Amino acid sequence: MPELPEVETVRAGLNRLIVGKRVLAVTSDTPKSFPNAEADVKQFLVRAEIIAVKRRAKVLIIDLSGAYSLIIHLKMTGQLVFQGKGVHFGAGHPSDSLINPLPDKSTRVIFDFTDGSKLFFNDQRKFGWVRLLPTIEIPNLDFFKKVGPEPLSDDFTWQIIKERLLRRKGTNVKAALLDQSVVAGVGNIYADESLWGAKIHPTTIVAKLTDKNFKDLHKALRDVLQLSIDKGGSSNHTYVDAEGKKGSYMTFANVFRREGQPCPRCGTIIVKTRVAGRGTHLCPHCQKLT
DNA sequence: CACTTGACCTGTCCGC
DNA sequence: TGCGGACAGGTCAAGT
Repeated sequence: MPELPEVETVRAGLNRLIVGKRVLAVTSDTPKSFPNAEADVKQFLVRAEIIAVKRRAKVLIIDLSGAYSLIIHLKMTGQLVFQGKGVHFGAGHPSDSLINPLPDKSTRVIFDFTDGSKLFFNDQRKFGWVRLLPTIEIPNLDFFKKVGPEPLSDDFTWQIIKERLLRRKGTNVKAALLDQSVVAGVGNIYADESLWGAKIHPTTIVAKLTDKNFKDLHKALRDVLQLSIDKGGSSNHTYVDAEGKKGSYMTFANVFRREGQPCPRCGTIIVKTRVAGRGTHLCPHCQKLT
């Protein structure tokens, strides 16, 4: 599921909903989704206060009092759903809200707060995880040492996306975009959407891209990520935000999961292929292989 | 070394 | 209706 816009939407929601709360108890399916030893959870997580909720790439970082942090990766089907006062289950928009009561069979971790509210980590496919570690150790994790720049940061220029992509100059541009060490946070949806926006065929070898391609891709990627954040992310079936609500970006998608439909730009029928081992959507007229 | 493929899991959908 | 296989928004380890 979650790529940069979805994780950012969850982050913003949690930052609003759980900062200042104190952890009362934690139950989990340890070690699968939460591999820390029970003793460490008891010592460094129980009784800790939530200080801030941050994001780097597709990873959530929840800083706790006591110089520890929770690191959470939602992978394909992870959810973080808060329930407590001020957030009414299914309220307002029944069709946009989580229908099943929590916990359900996908619930892997439950955080109980001292005010009676709860945070559920659900993950159907069990690829995601929660880890507790000293805040100071986060930058030393292999993932954070090698992860690329944030594409929405002010200093992310077209020259930077060019330089980063050229680290994978022998491969196709879609595989390079999906590589988290090249650029942070891009996944299958926004790779396809941004390549369509920049009129670049996904199998184009990076070394063959022109400066115009890099400029167009830089703009298309930032535009599509920002639009999706504004729409609360993309929801297929498993993604929901911290209040259990779905995002609406898929309504605005131009090619992703729109095979058989006309390209919004030229009317040519969108096709689905396989690139870099992933389902890939493109307009065969707008995105010519050069 | 650079790049590609398989594995991790569960659930759903599609063809026979 | 049942069954097998492909596929699903991500990332590693292992393979070529």
